[in-house]
Amino acid sequence: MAQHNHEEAIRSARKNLESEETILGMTETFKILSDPTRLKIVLALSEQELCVYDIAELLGVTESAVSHQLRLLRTLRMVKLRKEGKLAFYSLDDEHVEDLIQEAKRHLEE
Amino acid sequence: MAQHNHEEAIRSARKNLESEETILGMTETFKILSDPTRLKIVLALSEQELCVYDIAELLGVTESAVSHQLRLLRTLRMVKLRKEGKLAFYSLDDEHVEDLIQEAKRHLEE
DNA sequence: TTAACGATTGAACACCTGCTCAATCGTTTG
DNA sequence: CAAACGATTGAGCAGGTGTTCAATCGTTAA
Repeated sequence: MAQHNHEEAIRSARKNLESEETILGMTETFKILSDPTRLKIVLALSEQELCVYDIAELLGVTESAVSHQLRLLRTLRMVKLRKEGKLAFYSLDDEHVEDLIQEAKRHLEE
Repeated sequence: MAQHNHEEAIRSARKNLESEETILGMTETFKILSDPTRLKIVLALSEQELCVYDIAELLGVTESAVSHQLRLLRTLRMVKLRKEGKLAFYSLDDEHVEDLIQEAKRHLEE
C-alpha cells in the first residue's frame, strides 16, 4: 500500500527553496571559497594587506596564478586593491567571509 | 626606496594559514555546496526528509542526476539515508550546514 | 634611457564536474 | 510468476576550472 504522499511532500519542500537568483548567488559564494589557493589567499589577508609578490611567495605559486585568482576574488568583491608604486596591495573587502570560513572550520571539527 | 618588507609580511601572514589538511577539508565543504542542484537538495531537506523521486520532481531533474549528487552528499556526511520498501528517504546529517547556508545568504544581502 | 621588478593578461593545456543514457538491482504490485 | 516502480551505477560527453607559459604593461632604480 502507498504510504507516502509524493505531491504533498513536494509542495511542502518547495517552501524551503530560495529563488533561482538567490541560489546562484549562494553557490557563487561557496564556489569562490572552494579552491585551496583562493581560500589560502583569503586566510592570508584576514589580518593584513599583502602584495601579489608576497602572496605568491607565501603560497609557493607563481605571481601569475595568484593574479588570476585575485581577479576572480575581486569580481565577487571579496578583496579590494590599493596600488602603491609598482606594488598592488590586496585586502579583504567583506566582513562576512571570515564568518563563513569559521563556520566551515567548525563543520570539520565535529 | 623600498618601503615594504616582503619577508616580514610573509612571515606574519603565514600565522593565519591553516594546515594543508584543514584547508582541503574546508574547500571540500564549500565545494559540495557550490553546485545549484546540491544546494537545492540541501535546502529541500532542511525541514523534512524526502525520497529521491520527490527531490527529482521538485527540482525538475532526473532521478539519476539526483542519485549521483546524493551519493556525493552522503560521502561528505551531509545527508543520511533511511530505506523503506523501495523508497530511499534522505535527510540532513549535519546541523552546521544550515548555518553555513544562512551565512552565505547574509553575504548576498549586504 | 635602459634595465629590473611587480603585476597583469590571454592562449593553451590537462584535469575535473555534472549531466545524460542505458543497463541493472530490489521491492512491491497485479 | 511478470510487470511496474524507485533507485543506483558506470560509461561517455560537453562544459568549466586552475595552472603554466610567454608576452606585455607600468613604475622604479641604475
